[in-house]
Amino acid sequence: MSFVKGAGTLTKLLEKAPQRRDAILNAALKEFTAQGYDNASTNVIAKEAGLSKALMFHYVGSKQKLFLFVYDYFSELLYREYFCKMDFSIKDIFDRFRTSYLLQIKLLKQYPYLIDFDKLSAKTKSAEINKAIEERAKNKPTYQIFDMINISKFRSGLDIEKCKQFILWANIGFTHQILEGIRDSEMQALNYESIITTLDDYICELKKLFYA
Amino acid sequence: MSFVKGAGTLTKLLEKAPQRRDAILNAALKEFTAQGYDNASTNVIAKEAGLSKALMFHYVGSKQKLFLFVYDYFSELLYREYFCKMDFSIKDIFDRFRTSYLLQIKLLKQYPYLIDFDKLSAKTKSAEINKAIEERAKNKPTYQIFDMINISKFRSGLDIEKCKQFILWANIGFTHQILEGIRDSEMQALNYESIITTLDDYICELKKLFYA
Amino acid sequence: MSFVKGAGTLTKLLEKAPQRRDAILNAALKEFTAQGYDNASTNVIAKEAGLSKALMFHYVGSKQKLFLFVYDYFSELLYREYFCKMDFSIKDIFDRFRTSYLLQIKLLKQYPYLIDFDKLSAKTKSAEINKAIEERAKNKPTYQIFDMINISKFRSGLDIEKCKQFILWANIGFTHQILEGIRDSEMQALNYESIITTLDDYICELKKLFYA
Amino acid sequence: MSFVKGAGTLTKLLEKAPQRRDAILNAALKEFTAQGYDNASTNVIAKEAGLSKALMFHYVGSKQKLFLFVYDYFSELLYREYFCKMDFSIKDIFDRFRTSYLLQIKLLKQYPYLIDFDKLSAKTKSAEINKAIEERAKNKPTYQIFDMINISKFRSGLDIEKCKQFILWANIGFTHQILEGIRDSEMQALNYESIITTLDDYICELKKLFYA
DNA sequence: TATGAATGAGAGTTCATTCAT
DNA sequence: TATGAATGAACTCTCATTCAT
Repeated sequence: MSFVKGAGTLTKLLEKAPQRRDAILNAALKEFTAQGYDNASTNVIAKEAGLSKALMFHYVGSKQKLFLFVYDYFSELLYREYFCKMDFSIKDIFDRFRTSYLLQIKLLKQYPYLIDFDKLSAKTKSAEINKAIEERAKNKPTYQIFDMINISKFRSGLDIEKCKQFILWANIGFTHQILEGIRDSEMQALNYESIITTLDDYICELKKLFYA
Repeated sequence: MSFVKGAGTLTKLLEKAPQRRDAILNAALKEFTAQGYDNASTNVIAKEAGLSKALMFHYVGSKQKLFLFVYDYFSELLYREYFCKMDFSIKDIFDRFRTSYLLQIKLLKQYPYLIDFDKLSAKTKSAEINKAIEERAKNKPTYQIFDMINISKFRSGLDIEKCKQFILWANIGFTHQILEGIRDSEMQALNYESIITTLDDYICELKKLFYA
Repeated sequence: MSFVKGAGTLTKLLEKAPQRRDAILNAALKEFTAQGYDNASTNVIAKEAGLSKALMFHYVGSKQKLFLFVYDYFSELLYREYFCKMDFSIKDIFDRFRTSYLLQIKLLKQYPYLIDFDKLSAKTKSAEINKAIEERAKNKPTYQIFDMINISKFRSGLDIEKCKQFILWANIGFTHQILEGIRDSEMQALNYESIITTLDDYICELKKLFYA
Repeated sequence: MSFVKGAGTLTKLLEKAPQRRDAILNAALKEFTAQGYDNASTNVIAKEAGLSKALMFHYVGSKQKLFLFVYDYFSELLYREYFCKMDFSIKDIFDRFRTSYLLQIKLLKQYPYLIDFDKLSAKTKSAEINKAIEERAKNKPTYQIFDMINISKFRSGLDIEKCKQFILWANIGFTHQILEGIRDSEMQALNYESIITTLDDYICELKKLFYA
């Protein structure tokens, strides 16, 4: 039972041509995240995916359906490959974040534009899209990265909730720092080892800050 | 001597009608931040500013020039009203951030859409715009918020540079939290006092974290 | 010897699958009468007929050929089942019209969309279609409903030719009145008996008008 | 107080260029009556009217608005120039029909495609158009051609209501006969006098039929 | 026989921009 | 200064039709 609804209808058309499906999905994800729904060009997507505009419309029906298809497909992918694979038996919040990063980096190797998945949720000019995205947002599983963590390690006197905020913000900041590095190297061979080394340095420092 | 270049040519046309200039600037800032350069409609801007499209083009020359004009105008405004007014005699980093927030909030009262100024730096379909924005980014004064701060208050054993990162990321996170609140309340009467109260709470907690 | 030309070539492909042929014919008649040639969608026809578009094109060659095929097929059907079955031994013009109506109603039970057959003759954007339809119109057998009727019953002093016109126009008017009734009841169970009753009332009145 | 609603908004845009407005109206009426709403091409209308598609859309907003504009404009014209000018002091039904014909012919000289005005009421694929047309149909004044006519002239024993039907159907038939003549002569100089002569012949015959 | 894949042309529509006044 | 008129190019999307299998 997935938390994603309605993604199945279009996949059938393409399930016998996964190569093509991936080409469309990647091209669409790239264009939609980069330009936003309104400004995204179906022309560009079709060209990048390597098929005619008409054939793409035969597959995906409409720009709107394509958008929601992309949204749902990667939403489900994130659910399967990220949310489900997270190991919540790890109770140390910083170790848990480390695991999270490893999973993310693995995904980004395959779907580089997935990094901007959340940009798909930006408001658009289409009321229907906005409504559909809002609907999906309701049914999304809440991000449980802080669930059941071991807070006994934290220094006494700290406001745990605010600490969680700071840790989350540090996490977001670090992610963006990585992305900048990726963009500077223009998607060329990412040095994953160096990223992990830097990550571990940051984690070490965070532990000094928050733990007794 | 301004760090902003090329903003002067268009202003001449409009310097005798500051009211109209502001109408155009505000309308353009609103549209450009909301829709992005590519998707922004000059029709909408002209209508919102209350003049004919043709006259607007007479003033601003082209969509591209208007965009860069808007970018430069508010860039300079931020320089004058924010960067220049920062009090760097305050050596406590958290107090300095507090001052920064107060200045920002004051600006947002007058130019609500200024809140999204950084969205003007998003990549566009126009290579020229992208290049011009990159150019300006190079010449921007570096954010000196950490210059000459008093690090003696920090707990011993901490890596100061990493701490600065964490503090900056917390700052960014807090800003985004404010913006979300603003968007939820749909620009209705912002409760500045409650924002400042929350800010002070966060600052208090940060001091506990970083200071001895 | 049929008065219909060119209908034979396509039938060969389909004569071994009359079921499928009828499905195509009915679907096409429905779509062409409802939407007109230009606006009719081969997609819709193929879907309604239950075969793939490509296979339908294999059978019918082109939209144009399909249209003329449909036109000729039902033209011939009308010839066989209507024109040929008219009883011209009936010399009373009004009784003859009555017979005509009974035949028509019988046909409409089987081919409901045949009611709009004449809509196929509407001008289209295709010059070729227009020409072909005009050609067929020329070769159509003239409507002999007035041939050899008994005019001795008519009141003296009447211009018989003009009377024929009036009777024909009344006939046409009555037909349209029936069709409106059909459309209002949305093709639901037609009350044929009440139609015939009304018809007989009109015929009675017409006899009073024209006969001595 | 007109029975036509909402026709005023677009006229304002064009009231200072009546020549152009008429060009658009005539081109649109021609295309819409000839091809129907769905199949009508805005390209063709703009070309026929002698302006660019973009400018036409600037004027008329959308195909839908243009259609309803055309509908309302000519609906009102018919009201003003036909319904209002009918002389209902004429109590003889056939003389009244004669007057009706004279008015119609006068209109057709100026707006030749007005002859097919009722084709605008045909069902379209657009639910909105269908609804709008139905709405307008409700508010249309009923055709009062039989109101207060002198029935004392009719032969005794006739069913007056059925007679009215026959007279109306004869009228409709005669109109279509005229139209066929017009189409055969391809809009070239219509011989109005001969039409009126024929009309008078028919009227004379009808009087013989219905009157004592 | 049967079909999904594939496409160029054209649909309605909006765009930034220029011109005449 | 100020504007309505005007347009070509681009947009999303549908169409009838062909091709490979």
